[in-house]
Amino acid sequence: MNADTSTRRPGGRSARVRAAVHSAAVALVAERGADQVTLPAVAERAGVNSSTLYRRWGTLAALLADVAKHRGDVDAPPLVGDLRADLENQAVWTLAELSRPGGIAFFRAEVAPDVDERHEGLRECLRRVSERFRPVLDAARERGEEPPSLERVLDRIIAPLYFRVVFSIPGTDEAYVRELVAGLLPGRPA
Amino acid sequence: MNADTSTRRPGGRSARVRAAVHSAAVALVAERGADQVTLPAVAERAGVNSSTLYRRWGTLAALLADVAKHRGDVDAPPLVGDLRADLENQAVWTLAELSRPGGIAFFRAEVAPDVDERHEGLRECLRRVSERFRPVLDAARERGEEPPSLERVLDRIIAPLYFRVVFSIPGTDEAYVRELVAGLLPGRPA
DNA sequence: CTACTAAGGCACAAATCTTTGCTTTAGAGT
DNA sequence: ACTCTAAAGCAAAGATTTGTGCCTTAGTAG
Repeated sequence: MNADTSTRRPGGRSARVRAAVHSAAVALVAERGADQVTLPAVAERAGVNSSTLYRRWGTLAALLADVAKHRGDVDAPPLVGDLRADLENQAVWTLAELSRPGGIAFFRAEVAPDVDERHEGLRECLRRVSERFRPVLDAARERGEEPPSLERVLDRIIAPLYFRVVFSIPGTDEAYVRELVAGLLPGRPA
Repeated sequence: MNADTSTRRPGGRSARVRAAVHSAAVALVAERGADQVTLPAVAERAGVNSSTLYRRWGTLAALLADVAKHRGDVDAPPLVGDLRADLENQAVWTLAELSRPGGIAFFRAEVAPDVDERHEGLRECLRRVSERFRPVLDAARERGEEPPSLERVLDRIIAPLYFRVVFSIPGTDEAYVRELVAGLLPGRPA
């Protein structure tokens, strides 16, 4: 559909509107939950005419997906060259990302788009998570270590975090992330 | 809100309407995804007047929660008295349940209800999953074994299944469930 | 500075979704 | 059978959400 809503006229109004809409969307999702948010509501909060939202994004799902796509990837922790530390860092960052108000909502947003695009959204979302961990594992392999497979990282780290955040299970914090990583790298002591 | 929509007049029409609505909801969620379903749509599919749905359930979220609440718990596999086998059975059943068309949608439905009730819905949903595994672990403990904690089962079995179903990761099948269980019960060979 | 044009605002139409008062249907009790 | 009444149907009003044509604004290029 819209290839990239951010490029066309990066200079001025367009970008401002975009920013206003994005932060309005984030705010509303955070305080009401994604299910209670509508495009007109976002438009009003952003001080923008709702026809703009319909024209630029078309649907709430598309807007949320756009927000999700452009929110991550900042503040992502750098690799330090130690498998355990890198796994912990990325996992902690991921946890923080998920825990942000509306975090899971946006995580899900890319999953939600209408049936035809769904598969695409799923893949994209999973891909983005994967791409955060793949370099860690690759780097370790370069150093001659034998890191766990990406699948294993998904099962043992990401999945539990995702699950626990979705269900608001208490005690899901940085220390817990370390436990998860430790469980995955049993041999090597901290 | 509505204590139990099933009791009042279990005899006849009420129950038929209920059944028709439930199966219409299941069908629609399965074929369009929960986000594309509305109460009027369910009403039409069920051959029921939409005002009935508004009066009995009020919102789509409430309806889906009701459906979710009354769908599971049948066909649940019995305990056979072997930790590994019981874990596998329950996990396989859970996987099947999640994989059903719209399975995750209903899983999520109990999570979705409006903000105030949300915490309640979360707890309920998690509780129901937990209650399926707790007896397995308790039974094992009775026999003098030392089963993993429920938390551990959630992290190592349920979470990966949930995650993999949500993201349609291929190869998430019965054999995979066995691997997960095996990873959790390392000492004891099959 | 001026012309060009993408993008936003406005207003109105159409489609949906929600709600509500009143009527009708059909279980349940006697 | 007859009555009582919970629950369903009907219909119309209200509220929201979507979709569109036309005009205005303000980056951008020359």
